[in-house]
Amino acid sequence: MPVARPEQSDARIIAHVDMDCFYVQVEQRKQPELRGLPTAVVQYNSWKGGGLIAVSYEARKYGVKRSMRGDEAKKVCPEIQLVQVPVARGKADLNIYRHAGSEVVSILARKGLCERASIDEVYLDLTDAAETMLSETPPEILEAINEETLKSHILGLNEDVCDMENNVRKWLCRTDADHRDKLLACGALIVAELRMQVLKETAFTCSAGIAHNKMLAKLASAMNKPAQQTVVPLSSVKGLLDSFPIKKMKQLGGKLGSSLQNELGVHTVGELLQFSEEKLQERYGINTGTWLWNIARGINGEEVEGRLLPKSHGSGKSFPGPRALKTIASVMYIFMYASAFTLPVAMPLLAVPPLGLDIGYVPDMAQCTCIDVEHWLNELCEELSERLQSDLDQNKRIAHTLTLHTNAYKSSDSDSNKKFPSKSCPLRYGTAKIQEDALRLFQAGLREYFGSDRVETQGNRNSAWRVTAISVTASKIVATLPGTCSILKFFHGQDPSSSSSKQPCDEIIQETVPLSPSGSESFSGLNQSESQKEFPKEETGISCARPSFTRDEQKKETRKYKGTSSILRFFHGSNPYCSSSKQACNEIVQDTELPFSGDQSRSDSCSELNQVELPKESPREETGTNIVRSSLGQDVQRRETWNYNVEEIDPSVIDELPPEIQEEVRGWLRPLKRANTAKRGSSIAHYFSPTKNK
DNA sequence: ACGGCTTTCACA
DNA sequence: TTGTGAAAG
Repeated sequence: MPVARPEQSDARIIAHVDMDCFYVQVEQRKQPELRGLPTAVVQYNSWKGGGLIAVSYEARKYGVKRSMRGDEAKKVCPEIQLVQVPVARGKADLNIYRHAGSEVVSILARKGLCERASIDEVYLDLTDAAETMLSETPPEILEAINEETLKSHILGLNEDVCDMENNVRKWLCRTDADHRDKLLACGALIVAELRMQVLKETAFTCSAGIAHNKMLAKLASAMNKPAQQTVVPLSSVKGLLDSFPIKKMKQLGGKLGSSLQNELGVHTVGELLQFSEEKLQERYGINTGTWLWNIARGINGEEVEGRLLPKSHGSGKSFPGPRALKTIASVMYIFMYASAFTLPVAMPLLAVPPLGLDIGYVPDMAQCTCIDVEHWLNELCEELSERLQSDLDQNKRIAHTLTLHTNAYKSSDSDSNKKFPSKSCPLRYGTAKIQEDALRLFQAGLREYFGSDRVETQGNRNSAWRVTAISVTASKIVATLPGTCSILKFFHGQDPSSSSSKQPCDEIIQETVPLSPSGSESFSGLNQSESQKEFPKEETGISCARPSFTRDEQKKETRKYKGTSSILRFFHGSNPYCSSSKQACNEIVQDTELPFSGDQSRSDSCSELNQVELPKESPREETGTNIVRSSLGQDVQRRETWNYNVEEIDPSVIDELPPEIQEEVRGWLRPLKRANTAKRGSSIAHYFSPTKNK
């Protein structure tokens, strides 16, 4: 369920950038002869021509839609070019698209705060960039405005006039405009620039929406596709939302939206306005109720998170219908066939092994898993492991949790469809370990189900389980290498990846991320390819946990900042231990991602350390204990977490720090100021007739 | 006997 | 904390 966030400011400049039929573009870049042709990307060509997952705009004209089968698409558009998704290990392999997505992100992240929302979408907070532009080079002093900006759609501006571009130019350059409109104009210029840069460097086109919040930006980016951008001035918001179909709003495309339609008779966002906040809250809960009330008024406080990398990696596959994987019965069959093939055929169907059979190493039925399940589990784990390794190599991030999802049904009762508990455990690196753990998780789930099965169907043991989908996911990913950016640069000289003076870095890393209980392992240098040697592909039992953090937004007032390693040392002199927080990790992510980004963007990221979120720790956690888990699984309690009250930092001290560090510390302080002026119920609300005053 | 495969988020 | 379900692309 969506949740309301207090609005920080209603004068933010937010952009949503959406790649046009992204997978198609990726394939067309690979095969330029496909450019301009009706094209679709399809996976699993074997059954009915495979399923379409992306459709070019040329093909859409023929009525080709995502979710059609290849055969259907051919029917409505015989000349359509169907390109298959690459296959690896017997399953779709989306890596090339992920990589292409990263290319785009690395460009879009150059201006302002950037959040990777999906493989082909990002949000940008361009408030600072727009403010800067407005004060230094406002649109009206520009002698020329680039073509792409002039092609912008400005909602509320009559698009039927003949010289549209001149009209847009006038709108952009109005000197009597509202401050926020001027900022939007700057936003439009910046986004147009970014989009051109994306096209130039990646050959991909994208569309964008520029507005005062995420919801409106997202809405706008979809209004004019492909390769166009749309601006949402404040004055157009009410008119836009009034007739906007409720189901097309993000978050309302599913059951919640249907409920709004069917139970409240609300079909457009405008129709939501008649319901009081209380009414919405009582029906949909406090959070969702307020969220809905806000949405109706064009208010959306969600902030752009500075995050360029995914929070989890998953690898999964489904086995629909007849391809569902067999378990139990067939396992016994196979096993017995191998060990005692003279037995009657009926025997294998028995779940309980007959006496005298040499199946001693199968003490528990749950350990009998179909070789199919085991096979696919292994394939999925292999892919996952590979991606985890890349993430470690390229971004120095470590995942801490492994989760297995299984869908299965029992052929005996068709109602048991799709029920299987998901299971998770600490993640150990190395393909073999992941495979082993995943199998354990599968067995744990199976066993849990067997318990009830035994009760339900005592006599009837031969009901086979059919697995219809399996996926393995790695989550709780945290960045190691706190401070690759400014701090590292400070210690290292100019090049953060140089290994010239690695001594201080070793210290930082060891102090922050104990790689092994013994502490004997360490990075020997920061050279990215070098450091991976410290993680032997199969053997690393990397395990280290960080202090827990709360996601509770309400705790912002605590104003405490858990110190991040090296910086703390500047304040503390000597620092035995300290642990980094979630916030620290996020900013590191911004820095270390994107191998292709050159020095320019790297230093840009560094200067954007003010992207650090506000600290959200609750007081309770201030003296939390950090648990370090050894590879043997014992939990070792260690070290206190260090906290720092940002307000206690004497500003004059900052000036004495090295410039790079100064920048970072100021970054901590800057957002705090803004947060204080946060107000809910923005003036966007003025454009509506509120049913109540807040 | 299907839309596959991901990813994120909120709630219990 | 773990697990579930919704939603999106």
